[in-house]
Amino acid sequence: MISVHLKKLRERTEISPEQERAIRAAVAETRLLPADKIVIRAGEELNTSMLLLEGWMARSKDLQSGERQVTELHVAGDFADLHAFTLKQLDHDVMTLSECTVAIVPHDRLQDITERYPHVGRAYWFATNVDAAIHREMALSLGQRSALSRMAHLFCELYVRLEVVGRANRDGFNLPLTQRELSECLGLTVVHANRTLQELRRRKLVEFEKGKLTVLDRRGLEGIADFDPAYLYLGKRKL
Amino acid sequence: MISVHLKKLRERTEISPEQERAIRAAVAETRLLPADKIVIRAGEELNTSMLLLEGWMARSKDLQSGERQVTELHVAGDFADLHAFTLKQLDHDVMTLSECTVAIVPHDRLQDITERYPHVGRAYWFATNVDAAIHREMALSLGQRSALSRMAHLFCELYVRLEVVGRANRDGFNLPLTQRELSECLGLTVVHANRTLQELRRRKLVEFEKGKLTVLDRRGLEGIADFDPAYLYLGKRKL
DNA sequence: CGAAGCATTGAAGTGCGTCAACAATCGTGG
DNA sequence: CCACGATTGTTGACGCACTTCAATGCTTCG
Repeated sequence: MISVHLKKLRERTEISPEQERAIRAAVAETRLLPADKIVIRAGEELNTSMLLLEGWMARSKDLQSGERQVTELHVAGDFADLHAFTLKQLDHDVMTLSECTVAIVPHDRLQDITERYPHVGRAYWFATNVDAAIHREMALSLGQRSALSRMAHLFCELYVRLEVVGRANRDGFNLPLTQRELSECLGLTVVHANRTLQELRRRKLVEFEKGKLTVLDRRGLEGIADFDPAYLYLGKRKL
Repeated sequence: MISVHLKKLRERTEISPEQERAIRAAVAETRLLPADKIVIRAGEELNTSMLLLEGWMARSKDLQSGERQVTELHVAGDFADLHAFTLKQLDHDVMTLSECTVAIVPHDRLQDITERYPHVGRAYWFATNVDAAIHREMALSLGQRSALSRMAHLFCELYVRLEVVGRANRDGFNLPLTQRELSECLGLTVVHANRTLQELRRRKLVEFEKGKLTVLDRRGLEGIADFDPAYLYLGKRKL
């Protein structure tokens, strides 16, 4: 199961068999989490991180008044809270959106690995930096793109990220989000997210029902989104 | 001059004299950059990073249509593009907003330091993770806060970050931005940024002229902003 | 001194939010 | 297996925060 994580790592850099063994050995335990639970609350002290092996998770921040912003979605292969390795507590909640399988990785083992294999340390540092790049693209979306373009952009991003870990089909991918959750990712109200979705449907770009997103016209979607996957830093590199 | 950077590091963790020497020795050269220049373009190959010693810089992303979003402002003591150490090219531009003094740090020296002093490596990893936390707070602002609250929040954040490096006064701080640049940070048009600024003035919360921001009522500003500095991860910690 | 950038203002338009209602679906217990 | 309440999706009417366009004076600086 952890191979999905190695697949994601190896999309970006070489991981030797020895390093792979070390990474596999870092997992203390595998856990099944129910859907729709907050698994980490902002401010909690942490000494482990969670590797998402199956399912969907989200990071979110709330205003005092209750408005919620999802700052990142996580798919199989992602470390959901690798940044907790250095931060030790988070500035946001982490929640499950579906039932999830996660591997628990204690920080002392991560420290071991990163000191014994600096290359792996840089690969993980790199991974948190890609998260930051995803945040920046999101700031561009929230600040400058229209609701339609923003939603199209999110779909394009998820499509690519899922392809990397072999979780997308030729015609789309599973996306087990409610429209409320979708709206919280996009900084929209549910009502407007619904209307935006309808407009994407009307333009024959996507279908979305029962937790499945069907992409009817990927180029068209990417056009509306002004999508350029460069910020995802795909492809092999020296680290 | 590089002491401002050490001051920022030491706000969060211990740095030994030996580590300090290594960090100082990592600087290959110090450079003076003119104001309002793009110094790094998205996609450029990089093998050095820039430590900002004096002045203001910004990271920004543009849509094809020309709309610009500033994703982060940098002040003295910040590594403006430390993430380039692992990413090797950026997904955004980096520009000067004022005349800037920067120290150039080659990546091979950074690699040396991080391998010889894993603690310093984690401190720098931590620093890029705080950048990501700032991005997340910005996503919350752009997605959920009103223009007024968003502007107030930016001012609160900068106030705290400048205090850490001793660049703020009791009554405010220097902020050499035009209203256009300010609007690009906030995802607003110049016109509306201007009106929002006037509203903050009208409410006797801030003054802003000639590149100086005077904070008249800090608590009031923080209230409007729903500001909680936890996401800046201030205070000493083990790394 | 002129040109260019910057701050400001007014008037008018619109994308998205708010409120409210209802339909469809789902999960759960009886 | 059905009944039921709760959640989710959808629609309409209306309002408002922010945008757009356009004009004007103010700085700044070569």
